[in-house]
Amino acid sequence: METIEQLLESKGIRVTAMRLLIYKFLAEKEIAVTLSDIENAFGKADRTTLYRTIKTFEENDIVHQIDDGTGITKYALCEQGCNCNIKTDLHLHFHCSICGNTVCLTEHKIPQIKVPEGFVAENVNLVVKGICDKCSGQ
Amino acid sequence: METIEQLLESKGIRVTAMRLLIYKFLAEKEIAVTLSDIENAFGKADRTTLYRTIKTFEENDIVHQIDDGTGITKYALCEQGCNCNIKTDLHLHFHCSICGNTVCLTEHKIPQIKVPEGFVAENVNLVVKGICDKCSGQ
DNA sequence: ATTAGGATGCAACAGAAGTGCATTTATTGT
DNA sequence: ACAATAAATGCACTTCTGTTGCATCCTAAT
Ligand SMILES: [Mn+2]
Ligand SMILES: [Mn+2]
Ligand SMILES: [Zn+2]
Ligand SMILES: [Zn+2]
Repeated sequence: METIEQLLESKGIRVTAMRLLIYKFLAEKEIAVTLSDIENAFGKADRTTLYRTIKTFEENDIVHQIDDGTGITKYALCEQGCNCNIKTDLHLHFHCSICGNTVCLTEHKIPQIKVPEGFVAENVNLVVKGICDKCSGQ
Repeated sequence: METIEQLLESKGIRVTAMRLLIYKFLAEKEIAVTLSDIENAFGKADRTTLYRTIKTFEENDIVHQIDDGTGITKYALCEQGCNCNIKTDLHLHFHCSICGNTVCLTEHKIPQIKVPEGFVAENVNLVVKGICDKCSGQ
């Protein structure tokens, strides 16, 4: 089992207290979080630091950004061994209209999408909206 | 052929000069537009009016909102007879990373997406990013 | 220990989205 | 035609997210 320190070092990122805390916060959450969520969890830390930490994580494929249609960017930890590769790592996301939570459905890869002649597909964002398992009473 | 006036009236919306102009503007564009785009096209009109006009159109299935991942909401006219129905009217959108344009691919309906047990799918947002036909040199 | 580069904190800004209220315009009833 | 009513528009202002510049602090390498 790789420690967080080892993960950060393997990506060439310095290990800092703030980064460890934010990583752990993300790891505990089962849902995608906004910058505000992190901000609320770390009241004494500066917004900018949290923002740049997330950006650093994102650039190094530690977290991926999720655009669930709420207009607010969310983030979630990548899976072990994820390289954010389009072919292998792209999965769908589910946004619940009741609780507002957005979750990664990492087991559900995005199907092949056909685009018209002349168009070149490089990336796909697929978000399903509806009612999540917790809110559907099941 | 239904006139714009007839369309608006059939939806129970009052026909105003502003609404006709905005509708025509949307009809001329082949791409999804932002509120700023409309604002720039109608310099003398107030932002709020444009905003509320688009919202009115949206509530009455005259335009649909598009979240292409740029963080800025875009809008496009619905097809003739569109009721924004999930089964029949949901289509995919393409966002070009070169020209920044987003287009409706109304012929490309969204495939059936499987979600885990307990989840209820009500809506799907599918955006393909890449290079559009005009920018791919084809 | 010194030094250089990265990390953090503070301030400020831009843009999008949204709301409240006053005013204008259109519709309806008399 | 006129008054009453309701909707549409315009103006001001606010909130929230995302972003950048710069100063300071910390850490790691030499
Ligand atoms: Mn995910
Ligand atoms: Mn569309
Ligand atoms: Zn839910
Ligand atoms: Zn293009």
